[in-house]
Amino acid sequence: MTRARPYNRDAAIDAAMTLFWQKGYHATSLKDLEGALNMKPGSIYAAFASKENLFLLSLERYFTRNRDEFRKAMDVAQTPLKGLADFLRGIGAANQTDPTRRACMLVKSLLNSTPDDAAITTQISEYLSGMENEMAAVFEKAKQSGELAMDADAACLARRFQSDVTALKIEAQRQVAPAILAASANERALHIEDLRQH
Amino acid sequence: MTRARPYNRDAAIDAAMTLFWQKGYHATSLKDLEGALNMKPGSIYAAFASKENLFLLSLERYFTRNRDEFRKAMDVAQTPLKGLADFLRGIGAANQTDPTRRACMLVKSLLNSTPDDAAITTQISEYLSGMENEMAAVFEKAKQSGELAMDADAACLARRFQSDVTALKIEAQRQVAPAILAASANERALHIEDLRQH
DNA sequence: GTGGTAATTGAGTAATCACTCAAATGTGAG
DNA sequence: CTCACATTTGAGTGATTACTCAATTACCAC
Repeated sequence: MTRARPYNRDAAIDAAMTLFWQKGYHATSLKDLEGALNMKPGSIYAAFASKENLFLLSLERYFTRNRDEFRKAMDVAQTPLKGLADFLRGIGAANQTDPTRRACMLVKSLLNSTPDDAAITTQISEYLSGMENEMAAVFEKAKQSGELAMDADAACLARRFQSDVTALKIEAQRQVAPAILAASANERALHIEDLRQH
Repeated sequence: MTRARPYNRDAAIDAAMTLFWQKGYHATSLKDLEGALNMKPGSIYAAFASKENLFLLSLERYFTRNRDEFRKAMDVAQTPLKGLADFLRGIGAANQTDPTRRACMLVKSLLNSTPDDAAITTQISEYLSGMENEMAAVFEKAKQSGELAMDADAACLARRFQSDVTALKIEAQRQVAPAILAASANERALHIEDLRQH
């Protein structure tokens, strides 16, 4: 290597992720990216090969970031079910100016992708399944610890939990009143806590 | 009038709606529309003024169609809650080849719209509120008929019901196995039926 | 220094975008 | 038939799209 990269690859992917998350894949132009990454087209293509590839890298960044945050939330929780319930409440408590108060990037991208973007659709599907597995593992842990009935269907509960997260984040994007969003989150959280074995 | 329109306005809007629903606003090009409507660009602009306006007309068509179908389903139901529950089951029973087995066009469009498309976002928000009101009215009717407890919060239940519909249709778009989709729909339907006063 | 080379540059590519308008066309009234 | 005019036509508008590449730049080993 004879010349150091003047840009920070991690920061560039973060900036791309933010932009793609806000505007969507098709509505984000190379010019938008040039501005956000502070890179000229040639550099972008040298570093990321194509707009689609940069988008896939952004999706990966979004996925791992969210998965890790979810894991961290579960780690600090008193019990699995309490962790899940509070995770929902956390989404409902997001400040109105919070940039993450937006629909899930994976869902957004899934709904936006056309049959042409098969590679993207496939990848999103894998990430969504990945999150579903994370969630199912927590329900499974709740079963092992006796918090949740042994005959509960962890996979089914995980799907429902994921759809709660999705729906909440869509409500958040709709800019519903904070009190209503928090109430909606709390109602869903109570349903999780109701699963507790007495 | 001296020359009859050779095209059918209603059919053209239907075709546009289908295309916009599939591909999204930004990813649908005038060329796509020319093909689907079998109209040349000049005719499209003479008839619909702009791509954005044609999209708004498509949204309106989608909204009224879905609202009317919802009303019809409620009309033929034995009771309000049973009608709502079966409405969810109906979504879960959609055949894999069913062209309506897709995420809600309103939600898709909401998640796809950028700050530039303020007019579109505003209109979608109104339509979503309109559907919410429709649903709230059914819960209200259930209260009046004694099927639902009088202290139930119809608006809150309506929001939850709408998020069930949204989540189900997203699952449908993800092409999950028919049995799983049906089970997911049924689980949500059972929650509605559990609201019944005994 | 100085050469070697990885990396950036940014004007430029062909293709496509939403959209326009002068000309052609079809229709009903007189 | 002929005129008046609503409507369609489709090549063409300038802007923007994703992307390229010859030239330039900056760095490190020597």
